[in-house]
Amino acid sequence: MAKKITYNKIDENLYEIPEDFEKGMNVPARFYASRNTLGIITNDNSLNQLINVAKLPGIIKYALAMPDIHQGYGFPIGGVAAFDYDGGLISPGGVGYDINCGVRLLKSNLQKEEVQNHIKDLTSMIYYSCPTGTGKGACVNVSEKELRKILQNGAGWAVKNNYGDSRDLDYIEDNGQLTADDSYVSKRAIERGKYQVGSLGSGNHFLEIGYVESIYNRKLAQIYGVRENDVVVQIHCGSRGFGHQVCTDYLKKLSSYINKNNINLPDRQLVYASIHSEEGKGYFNAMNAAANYAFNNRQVLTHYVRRSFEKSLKVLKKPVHLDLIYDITHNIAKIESHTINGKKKKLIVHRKGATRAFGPNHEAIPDKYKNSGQPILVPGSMGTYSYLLAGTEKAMQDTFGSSCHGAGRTMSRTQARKSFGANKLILQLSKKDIHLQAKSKKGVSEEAPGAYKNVNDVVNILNSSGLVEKVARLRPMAVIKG
DNA sequence: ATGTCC
Repeated sequence: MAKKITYNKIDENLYEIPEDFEKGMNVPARFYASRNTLGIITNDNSLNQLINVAKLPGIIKYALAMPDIHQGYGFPIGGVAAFDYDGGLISPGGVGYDINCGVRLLKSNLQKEEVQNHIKDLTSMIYYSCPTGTGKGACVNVSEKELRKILQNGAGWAVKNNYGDSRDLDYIEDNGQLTADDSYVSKRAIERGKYQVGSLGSGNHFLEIGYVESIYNRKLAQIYGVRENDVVVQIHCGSRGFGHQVCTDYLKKLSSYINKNNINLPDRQLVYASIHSEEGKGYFNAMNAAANYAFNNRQVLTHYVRRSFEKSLKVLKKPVHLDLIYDITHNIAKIESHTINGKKKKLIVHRKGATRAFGPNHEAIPDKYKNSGQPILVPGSMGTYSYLLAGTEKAMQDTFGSSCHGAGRTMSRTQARKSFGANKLILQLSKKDIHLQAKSKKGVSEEAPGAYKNVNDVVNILNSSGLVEKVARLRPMAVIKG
Protein backbone atom coordinates (compact mmCIF):
# COMPACT_ATOMS: atom_id res chain seq x y z
CA MET A 1 0.00 0.00 0.00
CA ALA A 2 1.47 3.30 -1.08
CA LYS A 3 1.82 5.96 1.56
CA LYS A 4 -0.81 8.65 1.61
CA ILE A 5 0.30 11.80 -0.14
CA THR A 6 0.27 14.89 2.05
CA TYR A 7 0.39 18.39 0.66
CA ASN A 8 0.15 21.99 1.79
CA LYS A 9 -2.23 24.56 0.41
CA ILE A 10 -0.06 27.51 -0.57
CA ASP A 11 -2.60 29.58 -2.48
CA GLU A 12 -6.32 29.44 -3.29
CA ASN A 13 -5.83 26.90 -6.11
CA LEU A 14 -2.22 25.84 -5.61
CA TYR A 15 -0.91 22.90 -3.56
CA GLU A 16 2.61 21.74 -2.76
CA ILE A 17 4.06 18.37 -1.80
CA PRO A 18 7.15 19.40 0.17
CA GLU A 19 10.63 18.29 -0.81
CA ASP A 20 11.00 16.28 2.41
CA PHE A 21 7.82 14.28 1.76
CA GLU A 22 9.78 11.44 0.20
CA LYS A 23 13.48 10.53 0.12
CA GLY A 24 15.15 11.45 -3.15
CA MET A 25 13.04 14.47 -4.04
CA ASN A 26 15.27 17.32 -5.23
CA VAL A 27 12.52 19.93 -5.32
CA PRO A 28 8.89 20.20 -4.13
CA ALA A 29 6.02 19.10 -6.39
CA ARG A 30 3.33 21.69 -7.08
CA PHE A 31 -0.08 21.22 -8.58
CA TYR A 32 -2.98 23.51 -9.43
CA ALA A 33 -6.41 22.33 -8.33
CA SER A 34 -9.77 23.49 -7.01
CA ARG A 35 -11.93 21.90 -4.35
CA ASN A 36 -13.82 20.23 -7.24
CA THR A 37 -10.81 18.75 -9.02
CA LEU A 38 -8.74 17.81 -5.94
CA GLY A 39 -10.66 14.57 -5.40
CA ILE A 40 -10.24 13.58 -9.05
CA ILE A 41 -6.52 14.33 -9.16
CA THR A 42 -5.73 12.30 -6.04
CA ASN A 43 -7.71 9.39 -7.48
CA ASP A 44 -5.08 8.12 -9.91
CA ASN A 45 -1.30 7.68 -9.94
CA SER A 46 -0.52 11.15 -11.29
CA LEU A 47 0.75 12.74 -8.06
CA ASN A 48 3.06 9.77 -7.42
CA GLN A 49 4.39 10.28 -10.93
CA LEU A 50 4.88 13.98 -10.17
CA ILE A 51 6.84 13.08 -7.02
CA ASN A 52 9.07 10.79 -9.12
CA VAL A 53 9.72 13.64 -11.56
CA ALA A 54 10.82 15.80 -8.60
CA LYS A 55 13.54 13.17 -7.96
CA LEU A 56 15.20 13.60 -11.35
CA PRO A 57 18.66 15.24 -11.35
CA GLY A 58 18.97 18.89 -12.34
CA ILE A 59 15.27 19.72 -11.97
CA ILE A 60 14.74 23.43 -11.33
CA LYS A 61 12.39 24.99 -8.71
CA TYR A 62 9.65 22.32 -8.67
CA ALA A 63 7.90 19.57 -10.59
CA LEU A 64 4.67 21.17 -11.82
CA ALA A 65 1.22 19.93 -12.71
CA MET A 66 -1.54 21.85 -14.40
CA PRO A 67 -5.19 21.37 -13.31
CA ASP A 68 -5.82 18.89 -16.17
CA ILE A 69 -3.23 16.45 -14.77
CA HIS A 70 -3.79 12.71 -15.13
CA GLN A 71 -1.46 9.74 -15.24
CA GLY A 72 0.64 9.10 -18.31
CA TYR A 73 3.76 7.18 -19.33
CA GLY A 74 6.31 8.02 -16.59
CA PHE A 75 5.52 11.71 -16.33
CA PRO A 76 1.92 12.78 -15.68
CA ILE A 77 0.00 14.36 -18.57
CA GLY A 78 -0.49 18.02 -17.67
CA GLY A 79 3.05 18.10 -16.29
CA VAL A 80 5.81 20.67 -16.66
CA ALA A 81 9.43 20.03 -15.67
CA ALA A 82 12.43 22.27 -16.36
CA PHE A 83 16.00 21.00 -16.14
CA ASP A 84 19.27 22.85 -15.96
CA TYR A 85 20.78 22.94 -19.49
CA ASP A 86 24.31 22.17 -18.29
CA GLY A 87 23.10 18.96 -16.60
CA GLY A 88 21.13 18.49 -19.80
CA LEU A 89 18.43 16.01 -18.79
CA ILE A 90 16.01 15.17 -21.57
CA SER A 91 13.37 12.44 -21.24
CA PRO A 92 10.91 11.01 -23.82
CA GLY A 93 8.41 10.34 -21.01
CA GLY A 94 8.32 14.09 -20.35
CA VAL A 95 7.21 14.70 -23.92
CA GLY A 96 4.87 11.80 -24.60
CA TYR A 97 4.34 9.35 -27.44
CA ASP A 98 2.57 11.90 -29.61
CA ILE A 99 5.45 14.31 -30.11
CA ASN A 100 4.27 17.87 -30.87
CA CYS A 101 0.63 17.01 -30.56
CA GLY A 102 -1.00 20.43 -30.71
CA VAL A 103 -3.92 22.59 -31.69
CA ARG A 104 -4.45 25.31 -34.24
CA LEU A 105 -7.28 27.80 -34.42
CA LEU A 106 -8.51 29.23 -37.72
CA LYS A 107 -10.97 32.09 -38.01
CA SER A 108 -13.26 32.49 -40.99
CA ASN A 109 -14.81 35.65 -42.39
CA LEU A 110 -18.23 34.02 -41.88
CA GLN A 111 -20.87 34.34 -39.17
CA LYS A 112 -22.57 31.46 -37.39
CA GLU A 113 -25.89 32.10 -39.16
CA GLU A 114 -24.29 31.86 -42.62
CA VAL A 115 -22.78 28.44 -41.93
CA GLN A 116 -25.53 26.86 -39.78
CA ASN A 117 -27.75 25.72 -42.68
CA HIS A 118 -24.83 24.12 -44.54
CA ILE A 119 -23.08 22.52 -41.60
CA LYS A 120 -23.72 18.88 -42.54
CA ASP A 121 -22.48 19.28 -46.12
CA LEU A 122 -19.46 21.22 -44.97
CA THR A 123 -18.59 18.67 -42.27
CA SER A 124 -18.98 15.81 -44.71
CA MET A 125 -16.72 17.48 -47.27
CA ILE A 126 -14.00 18.02 -44.66
CA TYR A 127 -14.46 14.48 -43.31
CA TYR A 128 -13.84 12.92 -46.73
CA SER A 129 -10.89 15.18 -47.58
CA CYS A 130 -9.07 14.79 -44.24
CA PRO A 131 -8.32 11.12 -43.45
CA THR A 132 -9.26 10.15 -39.88
CA GLY A 133 -8.77 7.12 -37.66
CA THR A 134 -5.85 4.80 -36.94
CA GLY A 135 -3.61 3.39 -39.64
CA LYS A 136 -2.82 4.54 -43.15
CA GLY A 137 -4.48 7.32 -45.07
CA ALA A 138 -3.13 10.74 -45.88
CA CYS A 139 -3.91 13.89 -47.82
CA VAL A 140 -0.64 13.38 -49.66
CA ASN A 141 1.78 10.46 -49.95
CA VAL A 142 5.43 11.49 -50.15
CA SER A 143 8.71 9.90 -51.18
CA GLU A 144 11.47 9.40 -48.61
CA LYS A 145 13.28 12.38 -50.13
CA GLU A 146 10.25 14.66 -49.66
CA LEU A 147 9.60 13.30 -46.17
CA ARG A 148 13.14 14.22 -45.15
CA LYS A 149 12.44 17.78 -46.33
CA ILE A 150 9.34 17.80 -44.09
CA LEU A 151 11.42 16.57 -41.13
CA GLN A 152 13.84 19.47 -41.64
CA ASN A 153 11.47 22.25 -42.68
CA GLY A 154 8.22 21.54 -40.83
CA ALA A 155 5.22 23.59 -41.94
CA GLY A 156 7.48 25.43 -44.39
CA TRP A 157 7.33 22.32 -46.59
CA ALA A 158 3.54 22.62 -46.85
CA VAL A 159 3.69 26.31 -47.72
CA LYS A 160 6.39 25.71 -50.34
CA ASN A 161 4.21 23.00 -51.90
CA ASN A 162 1.12 25.23 -52.02
CA TYR A 163 -0.62 23.88 -48.92
CA GLY A 164 -0.98 27.31 -47.38
CA ASP A 165 0.25 30.87 -47.37
CA SER A 166 3.63 32.08 -46.10
CA ARG A 167 1.75 34.34 -43.65
CA ASP A 168 0.54 31.17 -41.90
CA LEU A 169 4.09 30.49 -40.72
CA ASP A 170 4.14 33.70 -38.65
CA TYR A 171 1.33 32.31 -36.51
CA ILE A 172 2.78 28.92 -35.64
CA GLU A 173 4.84 28.36 -32.50
CA ASP A 174 8.52 28.53 -33.60
CA ASN A 175 7.21 29.40 -37.08
CA GLY A 176 6.41 25.73 -37.56
CA GLN A 177 10.04 24.61 -37.69
CA LEU A 178 12.50 23.32 -35.09
CA THR A 179 16.13 22.57 -35.91
CA ALA A 180 16.42 18.85 -36.62
CA ASP A 181 19.01 16.47 -38.06
CA ASP A 182 16.91 13.71 -39.64
CA SER A 183 19.84 11.28 -39.72
CA TYR A 184 18.85 10.42 -36.11
CA VAL A 185 15.47 9.07 -37.28
CA SER A 186 15.07 5.30 -37.76
CA LYS A 187 14.23 3.65 -41.08
CA ARG A 188 11.03 2.30 -39.55
CA ALA A 189 9.86 5.78 -38.50
CA ILE A 190 10.53 6.99 -42.05
CA GLU A 191 8.45 4.12 -43.48
CA ARG A 192 5.52 4.89 -41.16
CA GLY A 193 5.73 8.61 -41.83
CA LYS A 194 5.54 8.46 -45.63
CA TYR A 195 1.87 7.49 -45.69
CA GLN A 196 0.40 9.80 -43.02
CA VAL A 197 1.21 13.34 -44.17
CA GLY A 198 -2.04 15.24 -43.67
CA SER A 199 -4.09 12.92 -41.45
CA LEU A 200 -6.07 13.51 -38.28
CA GLY A 201 -5.54 10.27 -36.34
CA SER A 202 -7.74 8.98 -33.53
CA GLY A 203 -8.08 9.15 -29.75
CA ASN A 204 -8.66 12.68 -28.52
CA HIS A 205 -7.71 14.17 -31.89
CA PHE A 206 -10.46 16.07 -33.64
CA LEU A 207 -11.40 18.71 -36.14
CA GLU A 208 -14.12 21.07 -35.03
CA ILE A 209 -16.20 23.80 -36.64
CA GLY A 210 -17.57 26.23 -34.09
CA TYR A 211 -18.21 29.87 -33.33
CA VAL A 212 -17.11 32.48 -30.82
CA GLU A 213 -19.78 32.19 -28.14
CA SER A 214 -18.55 34.84 -25.74
CA ILE A 215 -15.78 37.36 -25.33
CA TYR A 216 -14.19 37.94 -21.92
CA ASN A 217 -11.60 40.54 -22.86
CA ARG A 218 -12.51 42.88 -25.76
CA LYS A 219 -9.04 44.38 -26.07
CA LEU A 220 -7.27 41.04 -26.34
CA ALA A 221 -9.99 39.61 -28.59
CA GLN A 222 -9.49 42.51 -30.96
CA ILE A 223 -5.74 41.94 -31.05
CA TYR A 224 -6.29 38.23 -31.79
CA GLY A 225 -8.94 39.19 -34.36
CA VAL A 226 -12.01 37.39 -32.99
CA ARG A 227 -15.55 38.70 -32.51
CA GLU A 228 -18.75 37.14 -31.23
CA ASN A 229 -20.42 34.77 -33.74
CA ASP A 230 -17.31 34.42 -35.92
CA VAL A 231 -17.10 30.89 -37.32
CA VAL A 232 -13.84 29.21 -36.30
CA VAL A 233 -12.12 25.87 -36.90
CA GLN A 234 -9.90 23.94 -34.50
CA ILE A 235 -7.53 21.21 -35.65
CA HIS A 236 -6.08 18.99 -32.91
CA CYS A 237 -3.57 16.33 -34.00
CA GLY A 238 0.07 15.37 -33.82
CA SER A 239 2.89 13.43 -35.43
CA ARG A 240 0.91 10.19 -35.94
CA GLY A 241 2.77 6.90 -36.32
CA PHE A 242 5.98 8.77 -37.09
CA GLY A 243 6.25 10.44 -33.66
CA HIS A 244 5.09 7.27 -31.97
CA GLN A 245 7.92 5.34 -33.63
CA VAL A 246 10.50 7.99 -32.65
CA CYS A 247 9.35 7.73 -29.03
CA THR A 248 9.46 3.91 -29.08
CA ASP A 249 12.94 3.91 -30.68
CA TYR A 250 14.43 6.30 -28.15
CA LEU A 251 12.81 4.79 -25.05
CA LYS A 252 14.80 1.69 -26.01
CA LYS A 253 18.04 3.56 -26.79
CA LEU A 254 17.84 5.63 -23.60
CA SER A 255 17.11 2.54 -21.54
CA SER A 256 20.49 1.18 -22.67
CA TYR A 257 22.05 4.55 -21.77
CA ILE A 258 20.59 4.28 -18.24
CA ASN A 259 22.00 0.74 -17.85
CA LYS A 260 25.38 1.66 -19.34
CA ASN A 261 25.76 4.55 -16.90
CA ASN A 262 24.41 2.63 -13.86
CA ILE A 263 21.71 5.22 -13.22
CA ASN A 264 19.04 4.43 -10.63
CA LEU A 265 15.59 5.56 -11.67
CA PRO A 266 12.54 6.14 -9.45
CA ASP A 267 10.50 4.52 -12.27
CA ARG A 268 11.72 2.60 -15.36
CA GLN A 269 9.41 4.75 -17.48
CA LEU A 270 11.47 7.84 -16.61
CA VAL A 271 14.45 6.95 -18.80
CA TYR A 272 16.49 9.97 -19.81
CA ALA A 273 19.86 10.99 -21.21
CA SER A 274 22.01 14.07 -21.11
CA ILE A 275 21.33 16.20 -24.16
CA HIS A 276 25.11 16.49 -24.42
CA SER A 277 25.48 12.70 -24.90
CA GLU A 278 25.16 11.00 -28.29
CA GLU A 279 21.94 9.26 -27.18
CA GLY A 280 20.40 12.48 -25.82
CA LYS A 281 21.42 14.44 -28.90
CA GLY A 282 19.82 11.71 -31.00
CA TYR A 283 16.51 11.92 -29.15
CA PHE A 284 16.50 15.74 -29.26
CA ASN A 285 16.99 15.75 -33.03
CA ALA A 286 14.51 12.94 -33.72
CA MET A 287 11.96 14.63 -31.42
CA ASN A 288 12.36 17.90 -33.32
CA ALA A 289 11.97 16.03 -36.62
CA ALA A 290 8.69 14.61 -35.27
CA ALA A 291 7.67 18.11 -34.17
CA ASN A 292 8.24 19.30 -37.74
CA TYR A 293 6.18 16.37 -39.00
CA ALA A 294 3.28 17.46 -36.75
CA PHE A 295 3.52 21.15 -37.68
CA ASN A 296 3.41 20.16 -41.33
CA ASN A 297 0.53 17.76 -40.68
CA ARG A 298 -1.65 20.50 -39.24
CA GLN A 299 -0.70 22.82 -42.11
CA VAL A 300 -1.62 20.28 -44.82
CA LEU A 301 -4.95 19.57 -43.10
CA THR A 302 -5.60 23.32 -42.97
CA HIS A 303 -5.26 23.50 -46.74
CA TYR A 304 -7.94 20.82 -47.21
CA VAL A 305 -10.23 22.51 -44.68
CA ARG A 306 -9.89 25.78 -46.61
CA ARG A 307 -10.70 24.08 -49.93
CA SER A 308 -13.73 22.39 -48.33
CA PHE A 309 -15.04 25.69 -46.99
CA GLU A 310 -14.63 27.30 -50.42
CA LYS A 311 -16.34 24.47 -52.31
CA SER A 312 -19.07 23.67 -49.82
CA LEU A 313 -20.04 27.29 -49.18
CA LYS A 314 -20.10 28.46 -52.81
CA VAL A 315 -23.82 29.01 -52.23
CA LEU A 316 -22.99 32.01 -50.06
CA LYS A 317 -21.72 33.74 -53.21
CA LYS A 318 -18.89 35.53 -51.45
CA PRO A 319 -15.18 34.92 -51.00
CA VAL A 320 -14.56 32.58 -48.06
CA HIS A 321 -11.27 32.59 -46.20
CA LEU A 322 -9.78 31.17 -43.03
CA ASP A 323 -6.95 32.98 -41.21
CA LEU A 324 -4.64 31.19 -38.81
CA ILE A 325 -4.95 32.75 -35.34
CA TYR A 326 -2.27 30.51 -33.80
CA ASP A 327 -0.84 26.97 -33.71
CA ILE A 328 0.43 25.69 -30.37
CA THR A 329 2.14 22.50 -29.27
CA HIS A 330 1.45 20.75 -25.97
CA ASN A 331 3.89 17.79 -26.13
CA ILE A 332 7.50 18.92 -26.46
CA ALA A 333 10.80 19.64 -24.68
CA LYS A 334 12.43 22.95 -25.60
CA ILE A 335 15.57 24.86 -24.75
CA GLU A 336 14.39 28.17 -23.29
CA SER A 337 15.80 30.97 -21.21
CA HIS A 338 13.99 31.80 -17.95
CA THR A 339 14.69 34.09 -15.01
CA ILE A 340 15.53 31.98 -11.95
CA ASN A 341 16.29 33.84 -8.70
CA GLY A 342 16.81 37.05 -10.66
CA LYS A 343 19.22 35.50 -13.17
CA LYS A 344 18.66 34.36 -16.76
CA LYS A 345 19.17 30.63 -17.02
CA LYS A 346 19.16 28.23 -19.95
CA LEU A 347 16.74 25.38 -19.29
CA ILE A 348 15.27 22.33 -21.00
CA VAL A 349 11.54 22.76 -20.42
CA HIS A 350 9.42 19.61 -20.81
CA ARG A 351 5.73 20.24 -21.41
CA LYS A 352 3.63 17.08 -21.63
CA GLY A 353 -0.03 17.86 -22.05
CA ALA A 354 0.87 21.44 -21.20
CA THR A 355 0.84 24.49 -23.44
CA ARG A 356 3.46 27.20 -23.67
CA ALA A 357 1.94 30.40 -22.22
CA PHE A 358 4.49 33.16 -22.70
CA GLY A 359 3.50 36.55 -21.33
CA PRO A 360 3.53 39.96 -23.05
CA ASN A 361 6.63 41.20 -24.91
CA HIS A 362 8.38 37.84 -25.13
CA GLU A 363 10.58 37.65 -28.22
CA ALA A 364 8.98 34.35 -29.32
CA ILE A 365 5.54 35.94 -29.79
CA PRO A 366 4.53 37.24 -33.26
CA ASP A 367 4.65 41.05 -33.57
CA LYS A 368 0.88 41.35 -33.93
CA TYR A 369 0.35 39.73 -30.50
CA LYS A 370 3.48 41.09 -28.79
CA ASN A 371 1.69 43.33 -26.28
CA SER A 372 -0.96 40.78 -25.34
CA GLY A 373 0.97 37.62 -24.48
CA GLN A 374 0.79 34.54 -26.68
CA PRO A 375 -2.53 32.95 -27.63
CA ILE A 376 -3.22 29.72 -25.71
CA LEU A 377 -5.70 27.20 -27.10
CA VAL A 378 -7.51 24.94 -24.64
CA PRO A 379 -9.90 22.52 -26.32
CA GLY A 380 -12.60 21.12 -24.06
CA SER A 381 -13.92 17.58 -24.28
CA MET A 382 -16.13 16.52 -27.21
CA GLY A 383 -19.18 18.75 -27.58
CA THR A 384 -18.19 21.14 -24.80
CA TYR A 385 -16.60 24.58 -24.89
CA SER A 386 -13.05 25.47 -25.86
CA TYR A 387 -11.07 28.49 -24.73
CA LEU A 388 -8.82 31.09 -26.28
CA LEU A 389 -6.56 32.49 -23.55
CA ALA A 390 -3.53 34.76 -23.30
CA GLY A 391 -0.25 34.14 -21.46
CA THR A 392 0.78 36.36 -18.54
CA GLU A 393 3.91 37.59 -16.77
CA LYS A 394 2.81 35.56 -13.73
CA ALA A 395 2.99 32.37 -15.81
CA MET A 396 6.58 33.33 -16.72
CA GLN A 397 7.41 33.57 -13.01
CA ASP A 398 5.42 30.63 -11.63
CA THR A 399 5.19 27.95 -14.35
CA PHE A 400 8.09 28.59 -16.78
CA GLY A 401 5.48 30.20 -19.03
CA SER A 402 3.10 27.22 -19.16
CA SER A 403 -0.62 26.52 -19.03
CA CYS A 404 -2.97 23.54 -19.32
CA HIS A 405 -3.81 21.76 -22.59
CA GLY A 406 -7.41 20.64 -22.16
CA ALA A 407 -9.98 19.39 -19.67
CA GLY A 408 -7.98 16.31 -18.66
CA ARG A 409 -9.31 12.76 -18.38
CA THR A 410 -10.98 11.55 -15.21
CA MET A 411 -11.21 7.90 -16.27
CA SER A 412 -9.34 5.48 -18.51
CA ARG A 413 -10.41 4.76 -22.08
CA THR A 414 -11.47 1.25 -21.04
CA GLN A 415 -13.61 2.59 -18.22
CA ALA A 416 -15.14 5.20 -20.54
CA ARG A 417 -16.06 2.49 -23.11
CA LYS A 418 -17.89 0.57 -20.37
CA SER A 419 -19.64 3.68 -19.04
CA PHE A 420 -20.88 5.50 -22.15
CA GLY A 421 -22.73 4.33 -25.26
CA ALA A 422 -21.86 6.03 -28.55
CA ASN A 423 -25.43 6.24 -29.90
CA LYS A 424 -26.68 7.97 -26.78
CA LEU A 425 -23.79 10.44 -26.91
CA ILE A 426 -24.49 11.25 -30.57
CA LEU A 427 -28.14 11.90 -29.69
CA GLN A 428 -27.19 14.10 -26.73
CA LEU A 429 -24.91 16.16 -28.99
CA SER A 430 -27.57 16.49 -31.65
CA LYS A 431 -29.99 17.85 -29.03
CA LYS A 432 -27.41 20.57 -28.40
CA ASP A 433 -27.28 21.27 -32.17
CA ILE A 434 -23.82 19.73 -32.47
CA HIS A 435 -23.30 17.53 -35.51
CA LEU A 436 -20.86 14.64 -35.04
CA GLN A 437 -19.16 12.72 -37.84
CA ALA A 438 -16.94 9.96 -36.44
CA LYS A 439 -15.05 7.00 -37.85
CA SER A 440 -15.55 4.65 -34.88
CA LYS A 441 -18.17 4.25 -32.16
CA LYS A 442 -15.51 2.97 -29.81
CA GLY A 443 -13.66 6.28 -30.24
CA VAL A 444 -16.82 8.25 -29.45
CA SER A 445 -17.38 6.33 -26.19
CA GLU A 446 -13.78 6.80 -25.14
CA GLU A 447 -14.05 10.53 -25.66
CA ALA A 448 -17.36 11.00 -23.81
CA PRO A 449 -17.44 14.35 -22.00
CA GLY A 450 -18.28 12.38 -18.83
CA ALA A 451 -14.77 10.88 -18.98
CA TYR A 452 -13.23 14.35 -18.66
CA LYS A 453 -13.10 17.13 -16.10
CA ASN A 454 -15.17 20.23 -16.75
CA VAL A 455 -13.01 22.50 -18.91
CA ASN A 456 -14.62 25.60 -17.40
CA ASP A 457 -13.31 24.56 -13.95
CA VAL A 458 -9.85 23.81 -15.31
CA VAL A 459 -9.54 27.16 -17.06
CA ASN A 460 -10.93 29.06 -14.06
CA ILE A 461 -8.29 27.52 -11.77
CA LEU A 462 -5.52 28.92 -13.97
CA ASN A 463 -7.32 32.22 -14.48
CA SER A 464 -7.84 32.80 -10.77
CA SER A 465 -4.18 31.89 -10.21
CA GLY A 466 -3.24 34.66 -12.64
CA LEU A 467 -1.50 32.30 -15.09
CA VAL A 468 -3.82 33.04 -18.02
CA GLU A 469 -6.12 35.80 -19.18
CA LYS A 470 -9.47 34.63 -20.57
CA VAL A 471 -10.08 36.02 -24.06
CA ALA A 472 -12.95 34.08 -25.63
CA ARG A 473 -15.00 30.91 -25.37
CA LEU A 474 -15.84 28.80 -28.43
CA ARG A 475 -18.88 26.59 -28.89
CA PRO A 476 -18.88 23.65 -31.33
CA MET A 477 -21.29 23.34 -34.26
CA ALA A 478 -19.77 20.18 -35.76
CA VAL A 479 -17.09 17.72 -34.68
CA ILE A 480 -15.05 15.29 -36.78
CA LYS A 481 -13.43 12.42 -34.89
CA GLY A 482 -11.25 9.43 -35.72
C1' DA B 1 -1.29 8.73 -28.45
C1' DT B 2 -0.22 4.16 -31.56
C1' DG B 3 -0.36 -0.51 -38.07
C1' DT B 4 -3.54 -0.85 -29.19
C1' DC B 5 2.48 -7.12 -29.95
C1' DC B 6 7.81 -7.10 -35.00
